[in-house]
Amino acid sequence: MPSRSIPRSPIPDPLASQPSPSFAISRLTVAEQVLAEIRRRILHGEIPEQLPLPETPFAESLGVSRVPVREALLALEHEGLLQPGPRNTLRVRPLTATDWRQITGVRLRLEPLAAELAAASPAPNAIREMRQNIAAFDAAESPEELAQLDVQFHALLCAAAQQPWLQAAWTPLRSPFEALLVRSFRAYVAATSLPESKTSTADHSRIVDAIESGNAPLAARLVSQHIQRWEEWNAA
Amino acid sequence: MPSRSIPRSPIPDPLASQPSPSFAISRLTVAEQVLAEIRRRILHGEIPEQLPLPETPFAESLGVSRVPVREALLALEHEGLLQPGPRNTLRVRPLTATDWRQITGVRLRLEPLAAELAAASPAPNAIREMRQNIAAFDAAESPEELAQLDVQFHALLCAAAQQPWLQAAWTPLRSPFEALLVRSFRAYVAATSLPESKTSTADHSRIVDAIESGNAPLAARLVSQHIQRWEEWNAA
DNA sequence: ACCCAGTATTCCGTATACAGCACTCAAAAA
DNA sequence: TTTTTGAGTGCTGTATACGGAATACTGGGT
Repeated sequence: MPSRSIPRSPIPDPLASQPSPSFAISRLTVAEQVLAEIRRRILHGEIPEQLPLPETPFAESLGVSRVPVREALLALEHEGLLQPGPRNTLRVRPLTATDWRQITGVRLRLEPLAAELAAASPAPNAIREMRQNIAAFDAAESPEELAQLDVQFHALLCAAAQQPWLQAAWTPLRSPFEALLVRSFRAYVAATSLPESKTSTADHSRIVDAIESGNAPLAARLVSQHIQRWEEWNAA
Repeated sequence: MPSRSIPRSPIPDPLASQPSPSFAISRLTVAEQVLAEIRRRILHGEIPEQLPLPETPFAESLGVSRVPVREALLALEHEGLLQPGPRNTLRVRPLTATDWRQITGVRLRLEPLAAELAAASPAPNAIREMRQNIAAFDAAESPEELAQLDVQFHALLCAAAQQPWLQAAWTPLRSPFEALLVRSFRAYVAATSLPESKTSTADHSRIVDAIESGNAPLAARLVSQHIQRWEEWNAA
């Protein structure tokens, strides 16, 4: 659900407990909040696959009407996290190792191109945002955070290329990729010590350096290698 | 709006005049019909760019409620045919030569990959459907038909690869590409004689032949050349 | 003439209402 | 026992209703 502008805040929240740091009023649509919540649950694996997701009970359990829920479910279907099931139902899309491989295959075509273009003429704040992302990744601890920031880095890379259609092509891969990445990080964090799960940081830094220096071929090559490295250890 | 299953037909249509060849009942949602109609208007250039598209008058003019219209407009935004405008409005997205170039750039990364994969293991009916498409293209006359069938060919190519995520990445380019292609075909058909505007047919046939024979590198190369050839004359 | 308050209008986001389909299950018919 | 039928239930698709926000309009003041 692409948020257009700022509607009113339709949630009373009589306490409004938080003093709202730096006065950042949320002004989020109910539909947007519902979308974020359901997406979070799916990404975190809290909803079993193949369970029908009827909008009526969902709306009741969330305390809102069916309309925003319907909108959110439709958006999640577009995102690739839900798929139509047998009897006119929506279900969580099962994601397997095959999906991982295919997503990687497409990313290997798109992201090196993004790196090239970004090196040629990066978007205004792209470099800074990517460095901030790397710092946040370094500070993150939970697998969910790590996955979210890792995906965000690659999204920033695509945004840096300043090519709306390249971004449009990459975007459908984003959420499913994040869902798979959450599982990877969980397995990795459980198996190894936390710092080791951050080898991405070095790769990411080198990529940003190459882009900043305008070395397009190097940037593309580094991105390609980075994606392939992940692919390898995920296969193991 | 991804059509899930078959709801009832909510349109009385008391006559049902057509004897419905081979008894193919339509059973399309109101929302789906609205979506198809608005999409057609946009692709045919019947809606001026930058004109706000409020759902309320739209619904009244179409004789349906706002709900299906809202759903359709949201879907069209996802498709890339609409974009958010100044005062919380949706407008037809202006598409320029720059968009054409960028879309081509992404297609050059995705479609050769699709050709490779299709040549390696094509989807069951893919070859037949592509040949049918070529025949239909040969028989088509209007620029709108030609554009629709040309885009469909490339969509079938991506589908033939049997890689959902490759298709997911390609899909966001589809409608904007078709919108641009309609203009191209109109200009081309106006400038030259109709048969000449069908040089694509030969290219398409060779691509299908290469896929059928399992020659992946050739298929990829042909697709790449085909896309670049179009790019060149469109630039002229 | 311009500016500005206050009102009217328009449209969106959300809730609620309603009809129709699809499935469930139990009782009736074979 | 197996099959059929009918009521009952749950969910969807669509329409309508309502409150709030933003814009457009109008009239009085300077």
